[in-house]
Amino acid sequence: MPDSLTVPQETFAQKLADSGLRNTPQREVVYSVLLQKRDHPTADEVFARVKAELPTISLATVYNCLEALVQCKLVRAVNFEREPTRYCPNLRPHAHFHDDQTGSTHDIDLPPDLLERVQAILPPGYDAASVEISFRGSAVSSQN
Amino acid sequence: MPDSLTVPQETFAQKLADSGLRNTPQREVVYSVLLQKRDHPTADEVFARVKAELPTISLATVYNCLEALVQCKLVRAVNFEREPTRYCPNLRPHAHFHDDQTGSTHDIDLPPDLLERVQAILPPGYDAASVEISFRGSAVSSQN
DNA sequence: CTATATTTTTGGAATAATTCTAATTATCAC
DNA sequence: GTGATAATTAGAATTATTCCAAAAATATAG
Repeated sequence: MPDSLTVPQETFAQKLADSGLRNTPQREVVYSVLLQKRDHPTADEVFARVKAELPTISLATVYNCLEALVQCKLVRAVNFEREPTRYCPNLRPHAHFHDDQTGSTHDIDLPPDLLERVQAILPPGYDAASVEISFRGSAVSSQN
Repeated sequence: MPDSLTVPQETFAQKLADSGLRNTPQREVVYSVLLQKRDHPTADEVFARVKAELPTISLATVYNCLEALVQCKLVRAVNFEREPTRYCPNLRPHAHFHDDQTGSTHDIDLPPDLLERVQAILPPGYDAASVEISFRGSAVSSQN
């Protein structure tokens, strides 16, 4: 049972069920790990963190859990060039910034109208299930 | 020597030189293959097509050439979830639409102002070297 | 021109992320 | 509870990409 769910506990199982998926201890722990440290971990990093709580979990299960969470839209999968897939539990509309220097990834909130504007460039007949806006560069910011 | 260069022949070698890279027959043929059929081929597909003209070229060289072309900004590398990198010689500002049904990728031209608007969401201190806007979904369009 | 340095190409081996497989275990519906 | 379905597991397999060391090509300096 994840501690500080963005989504109420009830809804966690529900969201899975809506996609025909079951709730399992492994899926809960994987999700809670994503919520605890929102640094866009890779599957391997998630694996390492989850093992602290479930020492016998396998990497294949971590991949399965992540895929399940992506499928039921509790988590987004993020890809950058030639890098392993990273996972993000932020449900608000946002873009991603990948810092080439540090390898870290930051969420950039999208103004409410911008996503619509971007969607609007699609010609008729194009039906987008998902949109991803991603930047690569370096963040000189004081933020980390 | 590519036939219908978007960029004048002179500039092809020049663009490479600007990045400290040499012009080679292999790089020319790889580039011409990208121009001839703009279907966002993978490195493997490029390899297959280039072999028609240069039967002894190696896959490693194709990767090298593609990387060189990306580096000197004649070509863009495009990534979709869990798929091999695809290559695109379209130099105009555009987004990518990946059709999940067919696996095909389409360029979507960006209105002149939109790229700026998207760039503008970055907080101070964030310096983006590149932006990528990508859609996944299905294209019911009459177009292919 | 020729010698030397640098870059590129090549084929094969190595790596890294992800998926597959088959057996076991857990969970759901009745 | 029983049978059907789904999830987990460990390890093998696959796939894209990178690395490596040697040979070839090209540029540069004299």
